[in-house]
Amino acid sequence: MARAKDGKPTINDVARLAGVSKKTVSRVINRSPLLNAQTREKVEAVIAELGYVPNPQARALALRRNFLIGLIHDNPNAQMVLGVQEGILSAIRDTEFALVVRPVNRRSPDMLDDVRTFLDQQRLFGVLLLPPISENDALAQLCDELGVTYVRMGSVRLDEDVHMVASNDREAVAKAVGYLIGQGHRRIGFVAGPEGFRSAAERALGYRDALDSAGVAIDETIMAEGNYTFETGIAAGEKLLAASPRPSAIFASNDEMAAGVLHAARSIGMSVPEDLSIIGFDDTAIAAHIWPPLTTVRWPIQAMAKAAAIKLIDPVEARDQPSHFLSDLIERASVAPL
Amino acid sequence: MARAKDGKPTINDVARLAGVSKKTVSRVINRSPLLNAQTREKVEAVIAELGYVPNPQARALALRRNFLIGLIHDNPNAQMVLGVQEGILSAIRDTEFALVVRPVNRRSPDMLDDVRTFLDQQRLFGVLLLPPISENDALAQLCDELGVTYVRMGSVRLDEDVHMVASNDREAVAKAVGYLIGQGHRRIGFVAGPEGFRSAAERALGYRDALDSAGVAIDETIMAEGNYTFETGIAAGEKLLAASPRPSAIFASNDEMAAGVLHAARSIGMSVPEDLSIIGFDDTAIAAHIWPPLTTVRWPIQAMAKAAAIKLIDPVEARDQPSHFLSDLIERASVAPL
DNA sequence: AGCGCTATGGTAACCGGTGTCAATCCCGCC
DNA sequence: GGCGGGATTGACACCGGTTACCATAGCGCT
Repeated sequence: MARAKDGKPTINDVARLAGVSKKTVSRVINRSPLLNAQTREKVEAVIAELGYVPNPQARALALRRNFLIGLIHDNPNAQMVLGVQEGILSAIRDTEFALVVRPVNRRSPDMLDDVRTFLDQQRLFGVLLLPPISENDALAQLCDELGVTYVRMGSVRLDEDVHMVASNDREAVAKAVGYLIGQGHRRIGFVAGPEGFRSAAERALGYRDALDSAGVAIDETIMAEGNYTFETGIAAGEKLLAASPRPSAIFASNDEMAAGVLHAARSIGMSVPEDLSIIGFDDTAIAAHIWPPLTTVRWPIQAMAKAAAIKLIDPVEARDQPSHFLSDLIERASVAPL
Repeated sequence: MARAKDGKPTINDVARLAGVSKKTVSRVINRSPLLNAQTREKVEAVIAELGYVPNPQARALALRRNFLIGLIHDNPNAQMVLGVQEGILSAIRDTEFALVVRPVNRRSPDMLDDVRTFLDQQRLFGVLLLPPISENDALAQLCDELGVTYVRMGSVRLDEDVHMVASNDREAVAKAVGYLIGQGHRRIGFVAGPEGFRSAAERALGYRDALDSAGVAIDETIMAEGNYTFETGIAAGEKLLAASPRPSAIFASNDEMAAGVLHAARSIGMSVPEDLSIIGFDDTAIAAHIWPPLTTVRWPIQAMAKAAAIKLIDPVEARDQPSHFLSDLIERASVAPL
């Protein structure tokens, strides 16, 4: 075997066996067009025989760029993070790119330093920022400063298109609440997401939009805030269901909280959807697996992540990638007409 | 600023400014002990001033090893995958390692080739294998062959300790079923995981162990198989609850299927836990968020992942890392005494 | 003073690729 | 037959680190 005894064959091994120079082998690898077909074939044969694969670190060094893209997130929703990972992977499959993940802690004061260290140390090709951390402008600025291209995913456009892949949460929520109104509901409670989350603010705007356009007045007694967890959903549900008159429907800003509302309703003896209609947001696993299955809003996470990854790695294809994605209302069994 | 106009400062910049050779700077970075303290301080000052960070690709090339560890998985459970990622991250935080993830498709015939390409192309330092794919011996062998160190996570020891971090599902299930027996249940149904999953087999063994040691006979009519999804859990639940006499308790091999059983019970008008006790496995988010909250078995995913990562990157610390982890029974509200 | 140590820092080669630029080959054309 | 020019190919430096090995200096010792 014509390979270094310790490991993989190198470009030199290939060159020697094929009777050409390193450079020519390099040309074959990089699909240079100015190559004699015969030479190419000969070299390719040797490559195949040896099972030669170029050393990515050496390539990265010489090219002064590597083939790693980072995913920086501090997202509590496992389903969503994994959906994003799958989306990115589908974009980089069959390329030489790989995906590096970096969960960070949003609440930590060192978060920015942490990211800076990570970026400095790894010299990534580019990074994807997931909400809620993607809403942090300082972070985007940091990437710029360090010369790392970035793409942010979010619930609303908050950067130039090249840096952004967004859903339109406001519109999606307006549609969902409009659906409740279409079912005859007028007294519709709202569970907001935590302050500081852009998605929370957008979803609240969508709620107001829908009520406004139906001519229904906002009533603060049937609005509550949670932090996207099941427990705070229960608390919010208890508050809203104690209001008088009681709402006939509740929109919760994510599925976990919707599940909490469902729980709260059940503990005071109400049936869903007979006594109360509920809509959630995100279409996470829990939505389909509770009883009754939850009507919810699904935003196309995987497609968005794929588009984001393409924007990052392929400037040509990038131009064809949309920056906006629409969400769908998934009708299940937690809503009944009034 | 004494840096290349296009980018980061290099070791040469540091050497020039500090008035020493590259080699000396390299010694400072690598904490070589044979260095004059003054020289060290001077160099460190320059490094700090310039914000110099060594180029990881160049280092990787020269050292003939890189600082990337891979996570290969095809796990349907988002919660678990993310828990593993967090665990790994806690092990590599403050090191120069980074985490590369690679979801694969277990069912694809090219799975092994896919992994081979990935490993060849990235030349990772080592990889972590998650169940169920970690149960694939061919995969472990492939890693060996390619000179990539690996650690497998699993539900039972199926490799040498250096390559393995395992929970003991058999024992954990025996404990859970024993708990049901302790509550007075004798007719206990079992929902198995899919054939081919080692975890499924182990959990089934645990079930039998518990019944055996309580002197309860196995009854195939109250055993069913699912493939770890909510839907198959429903089907299994329907089958078991149609048996006569009906079981008073059911152990499902994961939480999703337990949720399915719960669903099935409810659709025929049974209350949980009054009419039926249910125990699940994994303690995923769903377990706590359904009603009633599910009694389940929790295995320490993060701790296991952390130990696995340490085994991979630090041969010294590795020796102190356990290869076995115990699972806990998390008592919630889905079990009532008979 | 001469010797042999150890401590320290420099030089050059090398890791495995890529860019630059010049050399060579082959052809048609005058 | 000689020449211009495009198509191929190779020599060599370089990417930013590391190791191997050598040179020099400081020191205690005989």
